[in-house]
Amino acid sequence: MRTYHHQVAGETVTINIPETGEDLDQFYAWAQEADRRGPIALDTETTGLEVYSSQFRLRTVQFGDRSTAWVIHWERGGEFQQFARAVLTHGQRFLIHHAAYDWSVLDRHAGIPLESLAPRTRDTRIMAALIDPRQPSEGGRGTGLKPLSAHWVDPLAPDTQDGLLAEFHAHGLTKATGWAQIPLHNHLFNLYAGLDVILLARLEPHLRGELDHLGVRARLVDYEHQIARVCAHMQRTGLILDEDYTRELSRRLADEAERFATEAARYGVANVNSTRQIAEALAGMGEHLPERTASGQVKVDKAVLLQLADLDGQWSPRGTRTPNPLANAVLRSKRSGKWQTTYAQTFLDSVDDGGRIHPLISPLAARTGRMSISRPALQTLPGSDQTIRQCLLADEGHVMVSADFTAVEMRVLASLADIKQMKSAIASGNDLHDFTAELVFGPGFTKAHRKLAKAIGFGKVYGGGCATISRQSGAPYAEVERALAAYDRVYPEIRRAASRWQREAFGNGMTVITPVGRRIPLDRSRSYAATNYMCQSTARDLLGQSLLDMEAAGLLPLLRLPIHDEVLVSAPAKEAEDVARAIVECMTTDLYGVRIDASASIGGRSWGSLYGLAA
DNA sequence: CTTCTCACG
DNA sequence: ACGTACGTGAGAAGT
Repeated sequence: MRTYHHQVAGETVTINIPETGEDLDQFYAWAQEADRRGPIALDTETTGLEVYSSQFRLRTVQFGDRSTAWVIHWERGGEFQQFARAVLTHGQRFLIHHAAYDWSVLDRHAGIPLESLAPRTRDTRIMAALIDPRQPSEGGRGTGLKPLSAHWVDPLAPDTQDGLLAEFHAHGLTKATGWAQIPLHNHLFNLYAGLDVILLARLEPHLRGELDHLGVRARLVDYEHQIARVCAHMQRTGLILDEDYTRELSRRLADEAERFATEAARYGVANVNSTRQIAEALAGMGEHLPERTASGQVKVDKAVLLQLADLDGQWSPRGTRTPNPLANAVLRSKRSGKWQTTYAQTFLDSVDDGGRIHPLISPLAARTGRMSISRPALQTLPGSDQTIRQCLLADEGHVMVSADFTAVEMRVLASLADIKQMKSAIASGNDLHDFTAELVFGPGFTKAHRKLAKAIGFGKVYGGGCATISRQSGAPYAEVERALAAYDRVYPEIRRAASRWQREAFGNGMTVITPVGRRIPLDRSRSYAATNYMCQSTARDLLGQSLLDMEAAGLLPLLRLPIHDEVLVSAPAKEAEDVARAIVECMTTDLYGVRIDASASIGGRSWGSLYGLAA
């Protein structure tokens, strides 16, 4: 046995690295004893983050409590794996920081199914996100083990990630190669692997105490663990990539990007991604570029370029001026280039041996609790055009089904702000924006009126003002001003609720507290965001609850992606109608007397086939 | 590392 | 009293 000692919060802790069968017997005896006392802290060290890559290896599995850690060298195989697996299988409860990652590692590489481990896990990252959901870039502490340990456990706790990076460099390795190549017997590697579980074991009681202190309900903590488990299932399942189509598409997009880049080069733009070069070349052609970015540079974004190229939002000729050929070439080269690198090529790079893509689904990514999907970012595939979504397929013999909530954020606003007229419109099944347009503009309202009513609705949900609503909707400022005043007369409850929510947030230490008890920090300078936080966060929780209901209805194996107000599902072709009905049923509910419902579309084999179908 | 741009709900 | 669009992930350029 190799043993290290270290100081944590003024106490000496022990890190054991078993090397023989007898050492492993000691480990097993410790685990049985520790298990009787409470959850065992658990962590893994691996070769990287690409759990589904064929290069990926599990290196160590660490177990610990507040004073002792055991670093089990999984990579050595044989007994090391047997003992680790025995504890993982027989242990009652585990503490993990960011469990979704270790669940997927242990599921895929250690034969410990997600189904077995997830229900026995308490995740300190979820607890931390419920205490403060902000990312470090937004002024939050961050939900990494390092900043949390430094704050709650020991300010002197080593930065194990940074420390290891330095160790990698000392061995001629990098951040990219170090995790895979650092020798298994490396002193610092083992010390830090062990320290992480000790810090984790010490962190959890502090987080539990803080959740208690803040009055965060146990029910919410449990709900988030369920959601995390369902998201981990979706991630494990993944989506099939149409590799032949995607390869061909990637080639085509690369050609197109190249062709238009060559065109742009004729006008002196060597790099179509350089806004500075484009601005200079356009100015040289006599174009007037009055718009500036926040930092004062010439703004040359898509909207500016479309105008110069005489194209509308759908890239069709407008016939209002002579198209600028450089603007046209830059637009097309940039779009093809972005689609090629960000989507098509990323799909090909991230596909596993079984032809599937496993995006990282993060259930508590946003401050409001909204989920995010990354690597690849499947929530942001272009929807204006089906070419990218066509890369992704339903399972063999299946079709894609998607179901969207109907105007969910407006309905949440109607419910939470108790807007009388809006609630009765929803109850009677009227189209909300038609109904509003009639109240605001009278029975003779036009399509433009409906569009403005809808834009004002969004403005209310986002906390926008007259200027932005005017800019977004294209309606003249004065008209928006009048309509906004009429809107406030029709739905006076919105302003009252908005100021109440801001007042309550001030009273709760600049924290918005949603109906489920979620705490959302509110920036003093943007207190109007309180309304958006209430609506966005509650809509997220409606989606989350519907996912749990879908699991209860036996639909978990069919779920593919959550996309804010939409769920993407792969359904056996013959049962698509039944599945669609069942999904919609799970998304149909009542929020304080307001009906929340959804509508489904049944497509073909590819996600892109859903494009353009009526909901 | 920050800024800009662009994809989504 | 007034006015404020919300939330993400990703690639590239430039400092």
